[in-house]
Amino acid sequence: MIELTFPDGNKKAFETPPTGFEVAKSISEALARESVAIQLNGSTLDLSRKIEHDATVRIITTRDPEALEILRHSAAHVMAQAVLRLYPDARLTIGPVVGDEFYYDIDMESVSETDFPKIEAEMKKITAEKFPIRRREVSKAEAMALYRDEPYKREMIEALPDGTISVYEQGEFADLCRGPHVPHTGFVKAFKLTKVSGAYWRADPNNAQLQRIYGTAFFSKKDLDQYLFFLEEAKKRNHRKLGTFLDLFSFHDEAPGMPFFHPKGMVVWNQLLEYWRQEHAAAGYVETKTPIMLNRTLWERSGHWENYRENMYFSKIDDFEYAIKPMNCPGGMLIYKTRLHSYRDFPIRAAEIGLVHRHELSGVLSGLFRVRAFHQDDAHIFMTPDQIREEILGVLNLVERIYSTFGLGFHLELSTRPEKSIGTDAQWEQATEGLRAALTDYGVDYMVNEGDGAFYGPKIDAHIKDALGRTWQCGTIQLDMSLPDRFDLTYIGPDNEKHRPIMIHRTIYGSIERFFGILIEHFAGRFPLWMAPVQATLLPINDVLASFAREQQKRLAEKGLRCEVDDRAESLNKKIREAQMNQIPLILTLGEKEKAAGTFSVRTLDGKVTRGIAPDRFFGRVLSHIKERKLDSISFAG
RNA sequence: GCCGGCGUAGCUCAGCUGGUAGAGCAGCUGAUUCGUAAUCAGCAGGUCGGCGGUUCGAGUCCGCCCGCCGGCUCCA
Repeated sequence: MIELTFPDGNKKAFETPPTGFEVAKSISEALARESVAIQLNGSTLDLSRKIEHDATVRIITTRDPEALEILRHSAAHVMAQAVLRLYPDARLTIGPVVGDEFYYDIDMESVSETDFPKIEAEMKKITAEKFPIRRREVSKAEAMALYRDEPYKREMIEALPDGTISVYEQGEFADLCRGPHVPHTGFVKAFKLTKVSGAYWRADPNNAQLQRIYGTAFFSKKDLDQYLFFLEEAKKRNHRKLGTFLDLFSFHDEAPGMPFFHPKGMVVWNQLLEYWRQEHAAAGYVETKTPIMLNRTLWERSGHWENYRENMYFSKIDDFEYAIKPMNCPGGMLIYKTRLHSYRDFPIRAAEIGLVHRHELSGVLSGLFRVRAFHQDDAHIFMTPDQIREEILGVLNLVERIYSTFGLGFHLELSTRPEKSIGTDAQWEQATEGLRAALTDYGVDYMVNEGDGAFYGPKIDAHIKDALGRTWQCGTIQLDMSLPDRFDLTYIGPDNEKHRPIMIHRTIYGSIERFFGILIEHFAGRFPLWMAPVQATLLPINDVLASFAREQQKRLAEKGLRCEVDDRAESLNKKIREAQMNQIPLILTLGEKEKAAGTFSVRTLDGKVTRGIAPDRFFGRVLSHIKERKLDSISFAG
């Protein structure tokens, strides 16, 4: 007798050990049809597994989020099977699920996207066959025999303890795999191969270069189409395309990875910084500025020469070697040391919008997201050890405050001591606990990346999610237990003795360039009124009204609005269309009525038109919307 | 850096198996003077990313270089 407990607390008894499928079927036929796997005391297993003991079970159906991962893993097997049919010499390695997609790394001749239809067609055949996917547990020796000609699989099997090895079979195909999988290949019906790239075996460039074929799969065609549609929409938001279309910035071969900002881009840039300065002044920060080129000796002292040289740019002048700064901190150290500090001065919050250059590998450059020259909204906070908790909390609150102004969500990650690190256990303990305590005070869940901290201290990173679903590290708070020592920073404590200050580096935007890029995609180019490069465009209905339009432009400009007059000899409809496409938040048409009554007729980007707005009302709404940095589309109704 | 793809007018793109470039939009000129998402006509615009090679002839084929894009971390 086997007794199973369901999530709702109900129990059910079975005479003989049932399979997951039989359990589902005992509840309803419909459930059985939708079932994908079974969760048994917390671990996910194939539906075909026999349940031998009393347990808590949960049937995983196509509607459960974890079902997609199982499906995609099975899809990876289907793809591998198809590839082996088409390329018998291919050797399989690993095929995991990552996010919304799966991939399989295969040692084979290089393939391109033009080969996808062929592979997809073969996959279709396999899914149409509805091969049962069968799990078989094998001994290590059996597995090695089975994979006689598969060097990668053998390497993997070597690393596995005997008695834990399983193989999944579908038709003529068998793959070493932990599982679980969907019951048969027919579940994999809505799939698509998405991209292909090179990847190294075990991520080691000394190993063979493999073909990594990516794909995605869903339980229904509808879900797949929706996902593909999302990808298309995300593509339209691509900041590189929008940046060109909206005339915000450009890139040139003469300076790869180093953006050129155009006048309209600079408006957005300056708004970002103006807001940033306002918040930082209010939070008790002072601002500094240090040179971008500093003598080699400084970098030797800071440790960058030793640890970061391969990412730095250099120059030799008058027989002296200089480095272009990849970080702002060493310069900040010099400012700190220009005078003696008292504990009474602490915390010192010294910010710097610093331009740094880092020689990133050519292959990783990506629009504004990954550049070689960028501005950090850096700050160095100097304090006593007992101020750590409160200062970190202060930064976290500032992070939230600033991100929320843009309507951006984020999550936090704590990174702890890596293997290669400096400092004592006690120092790391104190520093990491300080960060933990601040995170606890802040009161949100956070991820912990054990061993992922910098060699000089633990850190908290803030990650923003962009329009493509990628997350980007923007804000970072790093405790530095190295530089204060290297630069022999001191302060005079209440005991009249010299002490070593605690120092943190922190950013909120991270890289202004990257943050700008994220915002372009986040807003799909439609910036909130306060950031918009052009806030209003004035469209006179005919040439006679052109001079009136210019008078009105002056009036708006006096109120601080960024506005243009479009008095080209084009139709009104065309000008409106262009203004809409250029995401200009206030489209003002000027006709005889406006001239006579002195009112405004406004079209906003949602396409709504409000006529006859009195000037007081117009300016009142617009100016407060800007001042409050509102995110929503401005409205003149009501 | 490595693998794959791509690079034609300011932008988006066409140009079959080699026969010395084409469209739409944008721009300029002229006409039109218009009430909420493209008025009409004309004109002008290109070292086909760069260098070299094959060929009678290269945007097209080959090699090298540059740049851009997608990947190169999450272990059957």
